[in-house]
Amino acid sequence: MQKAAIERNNEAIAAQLAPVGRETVQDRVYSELRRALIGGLFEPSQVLTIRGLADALVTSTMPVREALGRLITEKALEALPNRSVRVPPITLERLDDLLRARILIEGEAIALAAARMGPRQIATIETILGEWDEMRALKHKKDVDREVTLNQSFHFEIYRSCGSAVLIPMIESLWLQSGPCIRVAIYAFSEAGEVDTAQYHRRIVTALATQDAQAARESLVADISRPFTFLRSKLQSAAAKDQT
Amino acid sequence: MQKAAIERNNEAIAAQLAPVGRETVQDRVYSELRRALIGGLFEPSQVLTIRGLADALVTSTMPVREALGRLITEKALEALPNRSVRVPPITLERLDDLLRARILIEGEAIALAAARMGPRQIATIETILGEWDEMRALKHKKDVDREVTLNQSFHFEIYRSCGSAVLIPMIESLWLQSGPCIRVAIYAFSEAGEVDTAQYHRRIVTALATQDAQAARESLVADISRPFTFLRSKLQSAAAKDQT
DNA sequence: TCAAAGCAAGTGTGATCACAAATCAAAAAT
DNA sequence: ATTTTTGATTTGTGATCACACTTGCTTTGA
Repeated sequence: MQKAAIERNNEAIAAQLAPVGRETVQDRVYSELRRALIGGLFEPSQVLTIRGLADALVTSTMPVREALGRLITEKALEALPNRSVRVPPITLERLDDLLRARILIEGEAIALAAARMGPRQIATIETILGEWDEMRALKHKKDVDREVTLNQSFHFEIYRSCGSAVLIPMIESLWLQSGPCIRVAIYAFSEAGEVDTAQYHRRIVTALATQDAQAARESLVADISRPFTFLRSKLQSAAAKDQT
Repeated sequence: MQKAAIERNNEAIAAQLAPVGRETVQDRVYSELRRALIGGLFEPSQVLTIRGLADALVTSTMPVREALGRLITEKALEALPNRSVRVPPITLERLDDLLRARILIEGEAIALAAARMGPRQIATIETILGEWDEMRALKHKKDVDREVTLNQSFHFEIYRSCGSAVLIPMIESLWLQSGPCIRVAIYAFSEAGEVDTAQYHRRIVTALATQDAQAARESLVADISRPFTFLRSKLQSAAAKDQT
């Protein structure tokens, strides 16, 4: 009976080969649109057409329409009565609504994470912080795309540690919804050269390193509130100017 | 120039006619599946096939597959690596995870609602409570479907008053996820004839009527925790029995 | 007798087509 | 000149088909 030998051989093969994993076209379209949304590549109120996106992504309409449908159910996009779909416009109420939800849920997530993050995870987010500093050092090129990516990595590395399979998708949905909004805020920050975000992140890291859930929550709230309050005042002044 | 006259006529017509609203087949399929999920018509771990559902709903596969995709993104269904889709199985961790998220978010929603519900809204939920009592009175037929529906109406009438367009879809997603779980709990409650749910709901109503946000939140937590703790103990005893 | 190979039915995915509704621009009427 | 109408183009929706993968059963071989 060679069964054991064959089994050993198979195991040896399995140890070398990584599972290839079939990713459907729809999944790629979905990820791509997510990335674009969170990164703020689409602007608020912009309408998207199925055929247009299909052409841009070089596929047929089928994967695109299903990806759009999924994004609509997570409120990342909006279905108009005309059956056309657009990225939701910014309003003052929506801004406040989003911020409140993010404080509630991301605050809870980081409080949970504070008790569960080991030295391993702390090291990871410190690495991300290091990359941030590096980027700031050679600031000749204000790479806002990279800034957005690093910010996202930093936060989600923390949230992943909260151990909740329910909260994380909700946070992703919230980021998807606030992505188009905060892009303009980050851009403005980067231009104005204001107090850098890294400082806020550092406070979060020290709180997490000392397992201080309360401090972590407060630091996080301060961090995510900034772009919202900035945008809020900007919107208000714009509204005031409109009225004149 | 008859422009004004025509305009007036159109307005008169518009006042009488209700907008008909075009509902797509996909929307109907989606709503139907949602209803089934929240109502617990599907049991955990059950696999669903596109063609099977299309036959059952008497449509083609197209609307079904898009509705399934949407439900998967809200975690109401689960995509297996085999590309087949099933309703998520119940585990202890998932139960705790869901309850924690529901306490967090629905608790916040009801606290917000407490400050915003007027006599009009209070009257509405009291009406629902009345229907509940009515149903309890002639209890010869334990209509668990109606019980589920009334429970849903009661809660969402409150949540709708919280004024957050962001929180409500999240709560819907949470109900979608816990629907298949709590069905078995409600069924067991209804059979055991335990302390009725209406009593918990009454406490919520009095708290809301007096605008006591804290009491409302606590009553709500007590209400939604019950089926979860019940299921939890049931699962644990089942696991203990398995081990013997 | 039992495990492995082979075959057949079933299933998800993507492409294409037909159709209805919406949008936009040019032409006609007031 | 302004408004209305008309027609062409665009767009979303649903149906159908082709293909690839999975699954379960039968058959074959040891």
